[in-house]
Amino acid sequence: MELPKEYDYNTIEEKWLNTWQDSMYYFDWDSKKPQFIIDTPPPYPTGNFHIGNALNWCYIDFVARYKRMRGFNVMFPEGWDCHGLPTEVKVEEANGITKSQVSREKFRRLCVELTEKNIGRMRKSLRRLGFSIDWSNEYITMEPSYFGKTQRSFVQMYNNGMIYQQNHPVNWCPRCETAIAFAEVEYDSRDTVLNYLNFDKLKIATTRPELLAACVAVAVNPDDKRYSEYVDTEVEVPVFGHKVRVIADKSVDPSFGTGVVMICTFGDKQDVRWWVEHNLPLRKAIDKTGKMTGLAGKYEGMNTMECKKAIIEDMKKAGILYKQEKLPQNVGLCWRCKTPIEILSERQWFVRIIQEDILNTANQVTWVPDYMKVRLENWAGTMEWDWCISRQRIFATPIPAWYCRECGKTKVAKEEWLPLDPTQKAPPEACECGSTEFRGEEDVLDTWMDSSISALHVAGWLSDRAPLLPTQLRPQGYDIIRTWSFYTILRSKALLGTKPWDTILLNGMVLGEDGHKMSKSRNNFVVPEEVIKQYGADAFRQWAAIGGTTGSDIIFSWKDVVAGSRFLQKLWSIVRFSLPHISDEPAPFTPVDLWLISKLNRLVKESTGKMDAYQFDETFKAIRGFAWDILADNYIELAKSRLYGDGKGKGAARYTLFVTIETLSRLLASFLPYFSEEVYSHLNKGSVHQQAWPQADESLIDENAEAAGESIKEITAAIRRYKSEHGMALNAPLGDIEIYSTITDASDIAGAANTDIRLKTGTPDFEFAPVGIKPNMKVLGKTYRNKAKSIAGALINADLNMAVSGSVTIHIEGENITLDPSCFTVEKEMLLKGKAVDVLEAGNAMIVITR
RNA sequence: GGGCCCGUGGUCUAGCCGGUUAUGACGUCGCCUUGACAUGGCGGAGGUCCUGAGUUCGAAUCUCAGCGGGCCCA
Repeated sequence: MELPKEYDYNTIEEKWLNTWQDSMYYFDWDSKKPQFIIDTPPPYPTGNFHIGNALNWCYIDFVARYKRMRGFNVMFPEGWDCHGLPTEVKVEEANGITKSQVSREKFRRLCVELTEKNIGRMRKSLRRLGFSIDWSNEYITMEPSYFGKTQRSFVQMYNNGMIYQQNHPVNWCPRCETAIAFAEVEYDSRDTVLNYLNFDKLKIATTRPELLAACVAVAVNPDDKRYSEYVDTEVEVPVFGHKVRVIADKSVDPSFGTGVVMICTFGDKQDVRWWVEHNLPLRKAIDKTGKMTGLAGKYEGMNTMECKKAIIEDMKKAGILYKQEKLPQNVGLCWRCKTPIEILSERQWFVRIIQEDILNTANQVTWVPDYMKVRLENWAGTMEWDWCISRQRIFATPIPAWYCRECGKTKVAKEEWLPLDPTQKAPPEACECGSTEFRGEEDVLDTWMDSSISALHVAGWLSDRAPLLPTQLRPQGYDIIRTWSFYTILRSKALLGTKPWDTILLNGMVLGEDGHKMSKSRNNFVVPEEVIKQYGADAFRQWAAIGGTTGSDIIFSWKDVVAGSRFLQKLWSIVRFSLPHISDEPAPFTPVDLWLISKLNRLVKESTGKMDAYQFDETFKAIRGFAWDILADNYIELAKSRLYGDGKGKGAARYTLFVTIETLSRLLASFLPYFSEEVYSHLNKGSVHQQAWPQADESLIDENAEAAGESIKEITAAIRRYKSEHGMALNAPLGDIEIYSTITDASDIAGAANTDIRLKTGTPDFEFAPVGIKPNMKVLGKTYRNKAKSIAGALINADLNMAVSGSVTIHIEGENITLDPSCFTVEKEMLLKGKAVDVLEAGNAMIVITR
């Protein structure tokens, strides 16, 4: 049966997609094999699997398939991180409602329905990209089977003191009307105005005059002589008239503004530090919706921008504001909606952050690349407040707690009551005070509380089995080190006292073809589906493999995808040529076969090491180089005459081709699941994805065999080049070829050259004239150190005849130094003595051609 | 302001625990339809390895400074 000339990726990829069974990739909970559990990132179900996800999943799939072939019991689960604001916003848009216009239950149901629809679409993309996902270990965080675990983790951490409730300043998004964590705050530099105010007997400068009503103190530097007399006195706040203390604090910068700073509750993080340190009172001037409170007097009800404008006008008129200047400033924004955040003090739930525990645990994990660990260390080292985990939203895991309507005491659920929604269900036991009247907690949990137990969940925590922790691998982007990595390490340590994974593998960000971050506005946006439609999944996966080093950013490039599709066509041509000739029956190898087999085993050995080190680009480049240069351009050209003929060595060539192509199909299986399967199906029964990774046979890696084969390859290449340069067809016969070399079998060369070969030893009947001496600096430098340079100089000018005889003696600094032949090379030129032949050099071989 | 990564032919990139002629891809130029492949083969041109200083017999590689780009954070 002859294969079609062109590789039709579309037909073949679809064929295998419809043939493969999910059960091929199921994790076996009772297996005796070593486990390899991958804690995969649960994507947010937006409905679109973007190219950054796809890169990440390619890496995961390369590892999963490789480890499976290496005999591991691999789990490649697929999770969905469902909860959160984006879906709430989408539901509001799609239904033309706001979340408060329908019941919590109804709103939640709408969110669940949208999420289910989106997950369905994304599952299709995942399958089409050829990922070997274990669908028996899929998890969906919005389902009770998962969020019940989130709730139980909450209860466990509450009971061991890791979670507590407190009134504390938190980052607050007035648009989303919820608290957010530091990890969710973005910064942007903007221009603002610094306003200089007459402040009783002082002058102060502030960027936030609208917070005047929340002013609780005024601070100066203790070393600032200008103001020492005012320290510990009281001043009256303009416009509002309340009295505040003047305090001294080293962190006030005397050179900024007037050197006097107003402390409000709260303008920024520094205000919080001062507020705690100096035990200042709390004045709330802004409410949860970003509106001014009653404390702001006539400005009540305005939002902060309106208030700012109004109060500046009023103070200008009253002569309080006497100067304004522009100031560049970094503003904290909500990462979702980019609204400037406020700092409000509210009763919230917090997770205790024990930096030492996190850093120690992070140190037990292998980081690939290792320098990425610094990002976690820097982040952990700068955390000032605990992790605020309560959110004032709806579509999220409910906090399983109630408040007693009689005594106000908080009641946290028992694990066996879970999962539940406290706004729907009362606790099954009375409060300590005897009351059975409760108000369910309406706050919900930060989505990271769901996803930061993914490692524990996939390992079987809180199931009938003992958890298989730590898992082996966490693959993720470096952009979420401060969130997902950080929180997962924290939670694993807090809940089970262990590291969550042995290794964390970081991937870079995918950039558009112009080198910038992909964005719709830049018009450099590419979706995986588009690439697959044009070139297929295997070509796309090659881009992911070779686009860049693991951990570095990688530019999406169509030409890499095209190059990938060309490689598939090249491989296809190799297979198409080979199949009619191939045989799995061993026969005695010729030198050229042994050369290829040695190179093949070397490739297997190298690939194994590089895959173990997660160097996908290098592995793939090595395999591609072997297939294209060594196998196609050289071996096949050399073996052709044996394969087409009927002489000695035909069987060996047939068998060598079989072994090589069969091995290649297995080496390529991780990268090109569809193509490899197609090739393997022509060679053997069963799926290539259930075969073992090839084992390098060290005894077949043979320097001598490689040198002999290399020599034959170089001679043949020289003859082909000769023909090409003389405008001859490559199969055109030559008159006569003599080869002076150490090789013993020239049959393949004769076949490739289509000319009889006479093998000779020794050197041809020509004269060689030495023309120069080239110093070997590697030897000279090591031996003679600082004299090496002058020795090299003398060597170049030394007597040529002496060099030809073997050793050279030179005079340096009154000293005679004798150099052996390892210190230099004699460069020779050949004299033809007027013969009508052409002479080629190929390595150590001389080729004499009579046309 | 702090931290991290990077700077190699026109473009992207390998090498970077020091030692022949600096790797490969894309592009470009020339030649070639040979019984797997023109989505191919053979060959060529194209490089101050960001700059400067230092260490060394020897630096793309190590050290320092500077310039430039990117990312993360304050």
